[in-house]
This record gives sequence, C-alpha cells and structure tokens, in this order.
Amino acid sequence: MRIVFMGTPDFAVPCLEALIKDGNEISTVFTQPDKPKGRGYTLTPPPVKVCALQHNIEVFQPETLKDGAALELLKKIAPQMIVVVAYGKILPKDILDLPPYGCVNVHASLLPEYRGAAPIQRAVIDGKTKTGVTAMYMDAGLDTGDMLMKAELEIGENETADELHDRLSVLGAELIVKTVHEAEQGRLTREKQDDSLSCYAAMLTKDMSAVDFTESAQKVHNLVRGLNSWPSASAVLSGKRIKIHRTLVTNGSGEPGQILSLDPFIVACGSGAVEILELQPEGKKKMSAKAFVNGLHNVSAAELRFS
RNA sequence: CGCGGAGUGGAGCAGCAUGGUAGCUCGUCGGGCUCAUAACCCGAAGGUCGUAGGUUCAAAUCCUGCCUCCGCAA
Repeated sequence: MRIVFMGTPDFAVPCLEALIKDGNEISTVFTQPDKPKGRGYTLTPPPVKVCALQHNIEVFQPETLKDGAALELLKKIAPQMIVVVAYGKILPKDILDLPPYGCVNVHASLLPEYRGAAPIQRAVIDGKTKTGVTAMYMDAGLDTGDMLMKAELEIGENETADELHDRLSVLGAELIVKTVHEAEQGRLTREKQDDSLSCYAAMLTKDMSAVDFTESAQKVHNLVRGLNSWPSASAVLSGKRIKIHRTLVTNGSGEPGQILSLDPFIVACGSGAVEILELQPEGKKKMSAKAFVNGLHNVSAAELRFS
C-alpha cells in the first residue's frame, strides 16, 4: 500500500520500520521539526527522522499542517493511507478526508482508556495490570476515532514505563502491519468508543516527580515505575535531591520518609515500605542503593531521612 | 558560548582553601571459624589520582588548555 507515515519519537520507529519491511511504499515521512535538546541546546532530529533518512525516505517537518502547504503536498503524493503514530500535531479535517483508506492512528492504550499524551506512564502510575495498543481511524477529536484492532499485554508488577514503552512499541508495530493488511482486504470493522469509559492521560511534568512517602508503598512504587526513565521520581534525602529509579514494595513500618535500614535501603511509607534499589543523587550518575550507601561516611540510618 | 556538579585501585566516596607517607565503606582473591553462610576473624592483590602542559626542591592538591560523565533547563 502507498502510505504516508507521520510520527516523531522512539515509540513510532518500530511501526515505521515494520511498515517498510512489510513492503509498503513509503516515499514520505512527516515528523516534528528538529528541536534544541540537552546541554548546550543542540539541535536534535527526532528519532523518526533519523530512521527515515536511513531508509532514504524523504522527510517533511512542517511547523503547521493548517496552512495548506501540507495538504497540497499530500495531494501530490496521493497516499492510499496515512499512518500516524505519536506525531504530536493535530491533523486538519481536509487531510483526514484525503486518503481513500483513511488516516489510521496507533495509540498506546486500550481505548477508550488513556486518551492523550502519556498513556503508558499513566497506566503504570495507576497500577494497571493490563494495557495494550489500539489502531483506530482518526477523527477531529483527540484519540476519539472509531477503533479497528487491539492488542493487549500484561504489565509486570515491577515493570517500568520505559520497559513497557518498548514492549508496546513492538506490539504496535505488529498491529499496524496487520491493520494495513486487513484494510487492503476490506475486512476492517469499526467500533465506536464508549466515551463514558474514557479517561485522559495528560502529559507528564516535573511537578509530579516528587514522591509523597505518606502514600502507600504500592502507590510510591507505582509512581517510581511510571515516571521512569523520564521525568523520574525524586525526593529530598537529608537536604540533597535524589532521583529514585527503582524500588520494590516490602514490609516495614515507621514514620513516612524514615530510613528503616541502609542495607537493604528501606524507606517507610504511609503504609508499608519500599526498598530502593537504584537511585541517582543530583549531578551524579545512576547507581545502586548499595553503592550509594558505601559512599556515605559513618552515617547511620537514623541520621538520614526523606523530607 | 543557557546555568551548575563531577572525573582518585573493580563500585561508591574522603583527601584538595593551609602542596610533602594513597585513606574509608564495599567488592575480589587466599586462609581461618562454623553443620553451614550473604555473618564473623586474619591476610593479600589491585591506583602513572581523566588527559596535556605550566609553577615548584616537591603537585591528587596551585595555574592553563583539552576530553568525558551527570543534574537543571528545554
């Protein structure tokens, strides 16, 4: 099938690669403009662009799709289908209506749950045990179009959002290839989303990264997992800011934030306790809790505390 | 030149303002104790202190350039 692909971050790359490998004709990829990133504000191309260029596919990075230039270009290409995976821009109606096989989107949740920007992380933070990917026709709303196909998977009890992200992106790649096949055969069926079951997964911000140890151990653990590896859960330990990368739920009780033991490194929560496995002091590399404790000089558990 | 922290045996740190003996907690290896052990005791190996210059009788420590890693911010 002749497809125009639109996507931006890592999550979209396996989908693009799978569609290429499947033999579809992809002459053009749309992705977000390069943006300044990291220390020194280096202009960085989005992962989808890097992938597309490796396959000698033409890349367009319009600031907006609304000024007609994008529509004109698309009319010239005349794709049979437009596949959109985490592109990050709203497609205007005249583009949505252009391809005969429609505009198909892959979303990293079991819709109608977790519409929006951060479905993977929100599912982990909420302690969900199951999630998946959904292929759907796009309409004017945000992730509100009719659903076509889904694939599910279980979330591990200690799985991080990053790990889940990687698994879902592979699952999404399989799903979009299947969806394209089914579309070619004319076998797709639409299913309307039940809006009453929907919820919105808003974008993550650094404001949410602070761990509240008065919460239950399970909630703390879920936040740590869900915010890994960005923006990361963080807390202040005896005046120093640290990121908390990996935890386990364990037994123990004490004042929330109190250090119950150094080896293993255990912190009391509102109910239960979490063992911190991996952390990162500000300005330092990520390290095991064991290594962190080794670096403390004659400090006892009682002298440390999360505030 | 966006702001800031840091490079010291395999890991995490101290030492640096007041230059002069390589330190701490672990890990590793050997031995001991023990029914046994991740526990305890004894012993050992392992570092040109990121790199290139400079100052000095003498530099991990003071000065300059470069490389690398990380936090913030985006």
